[in-house]
Amino acid sequence: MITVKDVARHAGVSIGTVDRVIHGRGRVAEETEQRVMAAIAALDYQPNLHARNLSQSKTFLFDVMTPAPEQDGGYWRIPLNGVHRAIGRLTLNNVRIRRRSFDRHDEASFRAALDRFATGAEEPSDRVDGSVGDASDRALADGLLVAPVVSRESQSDLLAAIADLGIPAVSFDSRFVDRGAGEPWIPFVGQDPYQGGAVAGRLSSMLVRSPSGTVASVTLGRADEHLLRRASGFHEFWQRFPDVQRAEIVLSDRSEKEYLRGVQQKLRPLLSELSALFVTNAASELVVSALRKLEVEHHIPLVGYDLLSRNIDLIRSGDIDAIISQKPELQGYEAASALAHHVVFEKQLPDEILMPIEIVLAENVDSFIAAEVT
Amino acid sequence: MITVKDVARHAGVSIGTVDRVIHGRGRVAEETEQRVMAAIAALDYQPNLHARNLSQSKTFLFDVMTPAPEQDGGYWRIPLNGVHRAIGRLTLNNVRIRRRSFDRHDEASFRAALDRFATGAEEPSDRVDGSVGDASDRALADGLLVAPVVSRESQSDLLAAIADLGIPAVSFDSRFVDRGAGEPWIPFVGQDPYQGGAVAGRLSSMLVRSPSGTVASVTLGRADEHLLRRASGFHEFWQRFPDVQRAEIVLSDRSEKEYLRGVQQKLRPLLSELSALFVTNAASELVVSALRKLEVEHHIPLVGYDLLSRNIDLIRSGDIDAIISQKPELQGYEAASALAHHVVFEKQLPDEILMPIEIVLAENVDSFIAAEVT
DNA sequence: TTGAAAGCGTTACCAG
DNA sequence: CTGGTAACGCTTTCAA
Repeated sequence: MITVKDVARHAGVSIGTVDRVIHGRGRVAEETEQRVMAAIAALDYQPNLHARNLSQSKTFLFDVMTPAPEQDGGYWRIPLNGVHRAIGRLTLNNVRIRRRSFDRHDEASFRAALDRFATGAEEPSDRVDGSVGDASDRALADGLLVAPVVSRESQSDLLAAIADLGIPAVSFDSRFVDRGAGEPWIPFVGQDPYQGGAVAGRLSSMLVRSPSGTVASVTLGRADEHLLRRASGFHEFWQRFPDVQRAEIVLSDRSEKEYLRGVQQKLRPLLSELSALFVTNAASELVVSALRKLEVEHHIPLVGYDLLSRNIDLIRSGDIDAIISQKPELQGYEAASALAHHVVFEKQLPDEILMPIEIVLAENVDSFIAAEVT
Repeated sequence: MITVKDVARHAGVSIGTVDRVIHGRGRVAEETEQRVMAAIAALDYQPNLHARNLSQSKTFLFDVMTPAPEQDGGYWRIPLNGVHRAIGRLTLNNVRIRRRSFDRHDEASFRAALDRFATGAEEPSDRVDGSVGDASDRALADGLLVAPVVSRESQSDLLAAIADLGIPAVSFDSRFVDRGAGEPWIPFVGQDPYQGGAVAGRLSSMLVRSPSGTVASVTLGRADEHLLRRASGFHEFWQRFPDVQRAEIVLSDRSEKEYLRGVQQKLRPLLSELSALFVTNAASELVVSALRKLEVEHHIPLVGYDLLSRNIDLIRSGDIDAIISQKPELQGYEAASALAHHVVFEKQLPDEILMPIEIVLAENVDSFIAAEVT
């Protein structure tokens, strides 16, 4: 292994000078710099990043900003697991994770979380035991992982804060809405929603005996860009079948019971014709319940999204035929891995990391659950 | 961050003593040991593994033993990429990878590779430039990654060598054949082949209009345990349909041309009845060619295995309907990651790491290719 | 049985 | 502008 010492000897200078050349800090004579650079190239010197880290003895703090882990059926716990697994794998015990939760259905709660991020305040929920909290609890983060599932305006404010504080960030789950230049560039880790919808279309077409009747997409809950893109991927797929009617059902801002009633209402007139359903988010269960209430006697092919435990049950029981997973655990893992490499090792951030679009059937569902636990 | 120094101070001893307690080497007074252990527990001390590594300034050598990268359509390059990606991610610049290739169709070549592994000899192919090779080229490996796709007897010899030399090993792609106690336990990274076959069954059933006629599995090339298990998963799936006939086609040890002719011969009598095909390995292309030669006018649903470039083309063109991927890149990544954690950081090896059974259709094939490059 | 000191590869600081 | 030295957290060696 080649070290700074080797480089220094080879260039006939001290290691201090080599360090200065490597980091471009401090003044170095033109001619000396050339010699050092030549030595680095000749020996193919690769710095030992762990030694570098050690000598700086800095500890890093990453904020992870998502809806509360309980929301969306416990969905947000999953990427967080991935984050911890990534840091554990890298054996970075100088990185601390600080979770910053907000209520997905309440923009004010997001603004509050944003404010805590921007001021370095500690999270209220983390202090349940009434203890006092040391200095590190009131510190700006060295990096941010965020699922920006909020309004366009809130996104703007977050971007402004990120740019203002100069904190490196990675987004996951859904993208920041596209906007003009001037905004900071934030890498994205996640899935192409349109393509996910297309896969749902294809799967439903495989599940249908003969292409006819009506196919419908169902979106229950906040209909963000992401979910609407999934729906359009689905509908565009089916456009190629001229004999097939398409219906798009979207319901927002209701209680569980109201959703259930609403879906029944929307589905009833379609029932005689309905040949396939695509639920664009994790709400398949509500649709299955609605179909039961409507006493549909034949099975209607159903493709859902997200591998949550209640969906796993439904696919095992045969109520759902296929699920598309966006690999939330891997999203957290990759996002944290990228951010850590950037912040701790000064590597470049990638532009985006796309998750594969995973298809889950009753026959391979176990293989995914095993993998998720790793 | 808690360090040995903190522990030493808390226990009122020197850091040397703390180290002795941690590693159980050297004699320490009973009472002192208690105090140190108490301090470790009280402070929740976590050793800095990178500092440990640095102080030991040891460099590790991993042998990666697979069929030659060119074999099986370039398949073996893929896990090797994963291996390098894992080491890169962990930023372990004190780990060197040494590839040891053998010819999959020639047991003697495997024995030669095994011999090089056991003696620490360098690989002949690595010395094409005629240079001499330094001491490190003749060194026993500190760890082994191996795809044991060889006969039961060769596997036994490898296991004996591993046990004899006491070198930690991880297998991937396919398992060592089960055997009695006494053999060393080698973790496995890969996929459950039986379940993969079941998924192929399910997919083909979705692609068939009405379950009738004959479904066939096709295995071309060395029919190891692994491939036969895939075939049985497929056939067991179809058993539940009493009206469907099942056929199993297996051809080994021929040239490409002979395979092509052989498949035609086997398929011709089935053609009128044939409703679906499952190719258990990457050889789908040969089957597609055979179907073309046989001038089948209607499309026969075809499920294949392994996401190699020629299969990617076939799924894009619609000649193959679905591919099951065993995630070879991830296998290499996970196997190397596990081995590195064990050898470098002295973590326990997991019993097995199972890959998810991935389903690839024309609509999501791009999402997998993007992921593979990461 | 214990402590002190050197060294791993790097950075930071201070003198010259 | 440059070199020397201490320090990071840990292991190893040598004295005591």
